[in-house]
Amino acid sequence: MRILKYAILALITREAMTGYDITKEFNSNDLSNFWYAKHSQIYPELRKLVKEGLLTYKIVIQGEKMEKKLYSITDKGHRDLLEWLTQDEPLEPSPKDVFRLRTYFSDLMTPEELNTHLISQLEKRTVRKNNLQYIMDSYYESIPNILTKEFGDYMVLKGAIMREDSYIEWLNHCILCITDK
Amino acid sequence: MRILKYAILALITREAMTGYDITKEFNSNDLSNFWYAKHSQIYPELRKLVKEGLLTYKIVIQGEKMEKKLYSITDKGHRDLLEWLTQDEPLEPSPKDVFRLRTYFSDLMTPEELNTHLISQLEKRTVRKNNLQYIMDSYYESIPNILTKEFGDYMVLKGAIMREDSYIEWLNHCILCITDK
DNA sequence: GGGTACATGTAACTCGTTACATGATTCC
DNA sequence: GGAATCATGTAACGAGTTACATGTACCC
Repeated sequence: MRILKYAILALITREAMTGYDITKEFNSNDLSNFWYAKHSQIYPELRKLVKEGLLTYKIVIQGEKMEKKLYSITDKGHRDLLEWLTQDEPLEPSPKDVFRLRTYFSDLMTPEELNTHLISQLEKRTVRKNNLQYIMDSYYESIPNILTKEFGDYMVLKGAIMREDSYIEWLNHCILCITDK
Repeated sequence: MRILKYAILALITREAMTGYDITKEFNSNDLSNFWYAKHSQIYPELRKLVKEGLLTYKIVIQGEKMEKKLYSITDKGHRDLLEWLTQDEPLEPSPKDVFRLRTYFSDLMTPEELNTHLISQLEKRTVRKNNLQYIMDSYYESIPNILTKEFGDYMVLKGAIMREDSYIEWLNHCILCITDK
């Protein structure tokens, strides 16, 4: 399906970037909520995209002599990206989730172990949610205008917060179930 | 991390199973909400687990002469599983989500395309949610007792419904944002 | 001079999917 | 007899991680 390909093409559409810049984007607070890749995956993909005629690059000298490759998208790359972006695909399978897998097999735990398991996850999810909420509060005083980059940023951040909220709500429900009995 | 290994060990702990049975479990309505694997991944893993001494199997004849391998867990396998189950691991990275990725780059779409994109996803998510809710309503009149297999089933089903609910709520929020402007 | 960030790559490996391949059983 | 399901496997490939490997630039 080559998702990484399209993630890279879309990032480079916004502005010319190096492989290093793309790697940083994948570790940023918005993108990492739904996609990421290591540099060891990105560099080979960039090479492949150039070979396929979807990207070009020029060498830029940083400082004295350090070479970096600044990638830009080609017309062909842009067309390919737009086609992919507006495709209507079937629903993805539900995401894998190790925590839910452990929870599913909770009949193999003691009640104390199950409780600890749920409480520990609740704490971690709360920290993650608070971090996301902090970003939301600092960057967005109101909802950005549609069709701006910021509106996309806003939507996925909002989605990430709601996802964590729902996870926390679920954990609380489970904890309540086991303490009520 | 060998998650598949532990998923298989846990399933076989409940009762002796063939590779075919395990494959069916991974396509069932509860397990597939957070883990799954194809038979082409399961059979080699079973062979590996026998080699590692965590599983054993006996050949059972079905009908006239068809051989099937019925796997059971060993003591070593059981110990290994229990240790893994109660481990407290750091939070997993947020799951990858192609729909969110497309949404993030919505500034490259027209407003109509973005709207279609959101509405289409909303419809699909609603169908999925209704299916899950139907299962919930048919199987669980009340919350099962803790430490039963059914309680694990209930918790993850409840979690899956809440996850879809939250996704739907997010989509509605986004749709509202773009129609208000 | 030293530490951190910038910058780019490769190799080995694990995980997961798609496709190929085969045969028995059960039910109509 | 035919179709759906039961049952088990392998091969090739693609996706992703960890570790190895190297060198520059910038700031203190």
